[in-house]
Amino acid sequence: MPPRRLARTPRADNRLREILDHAAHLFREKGFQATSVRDIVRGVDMLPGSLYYHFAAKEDLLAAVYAEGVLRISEAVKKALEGRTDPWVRLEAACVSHLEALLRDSDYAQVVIRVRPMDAPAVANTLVRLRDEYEDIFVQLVRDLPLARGVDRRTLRLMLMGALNWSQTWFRPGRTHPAAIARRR
Amino acid sequence: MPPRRLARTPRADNRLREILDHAAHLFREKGFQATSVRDIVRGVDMLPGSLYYHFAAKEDLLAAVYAEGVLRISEAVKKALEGRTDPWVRLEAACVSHLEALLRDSDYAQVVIRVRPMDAPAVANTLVRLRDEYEDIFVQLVRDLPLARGVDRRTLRLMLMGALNWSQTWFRPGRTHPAAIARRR
DNA sequence: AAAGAGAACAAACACTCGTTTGGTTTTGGA
DNA sequence: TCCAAAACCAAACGAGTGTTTGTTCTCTTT
Repeated sequence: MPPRRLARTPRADNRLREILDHAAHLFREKGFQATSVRDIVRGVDMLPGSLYYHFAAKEDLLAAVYAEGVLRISEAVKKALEGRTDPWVRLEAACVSHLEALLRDSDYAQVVIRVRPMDAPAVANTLVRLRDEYEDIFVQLVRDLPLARGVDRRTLRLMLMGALNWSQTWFRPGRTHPAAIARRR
Repeated sequence: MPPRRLARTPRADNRLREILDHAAHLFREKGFQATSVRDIVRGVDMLPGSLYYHFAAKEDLLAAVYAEGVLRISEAVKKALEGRTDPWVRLEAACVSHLEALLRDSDYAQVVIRVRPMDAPAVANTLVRLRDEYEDIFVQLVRDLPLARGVDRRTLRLMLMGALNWSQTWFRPGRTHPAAIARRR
């Protein structure tokens, strides 16, 4: 979110996109707090102060990256769901898609999982809302599951997402992953 | 690890224990990077420089907390295993114990799960070694499981620990938890 | 009681952090 | 062509960072 609304269309040579891309890369690699403003602008050949033309604060830059991450991973999962009707097949497709976004495709998506909202107190509420928005997809998937009585669907969902998201801590490229989730439950 | 070996027994009024306790509390609450040396010493009414009598660097303090965390959670889990022989019962007991340490008992144990080794590059190898030492308990528990052919035990273990460890991100006191894991698998 | 080592103080060091301010260049629209 | 707005530069700000150094106090041991 830029400090102010523009009075006319943005210029074609602005480097906002580059900033977002590079920030996303660093945030997912080192985390939010460990990434300095100077780290970010160094990658796009810019001066530290210039970042504040695009964002009022470093935390607002994170919010922008976070929002785009939610957008990307949501679309990927929703696309994987198209045409499928069986509840279990749908859940599995979502998990595979989630994992692929998390481990391969997008720096943006990885930021959503890696960065804790409380790392940026000023925008923490925004980040939580964004994440909830994404997780609602899984809330619905689990709701549609035909389960035995007494199974807590909330806990099931949290455990499942934990199993998936934790992979970020140990995954290194060079192994198969979509297949690994297929045999679960 | 103190900067040097002592020539005789430590004094009874030294505040090393307080430093460790308070550091553990802050590390688990805000993370390693977000906790400053001044934050730590403020809680024990000490001056910043005094910390360097006990530790050569901030990262070494983390290593000490981390080591004690591994010790505590290892002992808790091993104690829960005593007397049990059935592989599935043993695994479940370990999970419950792990969760309790993670969600209730110990700031130290929570640091082990929360702090990423790469947050402290100088001692990253030490931290990884310590964590592996603990996770080896689960490696053995999963090895002893009677599983169908084709099940990747490594992946199973990682997913299971992910499901457990991720709870740290969403858990807030006031719910039942040991019961929640019991019906898994 | 005296000596010596443990433990902390007091005060600074060089550096990095996120951010602000005022000015300059470049571009798109009339 | 001209000018206002977009986009960035240049240079600093104050606060906070981990750490070092020399000194002082106090407990333990003999």
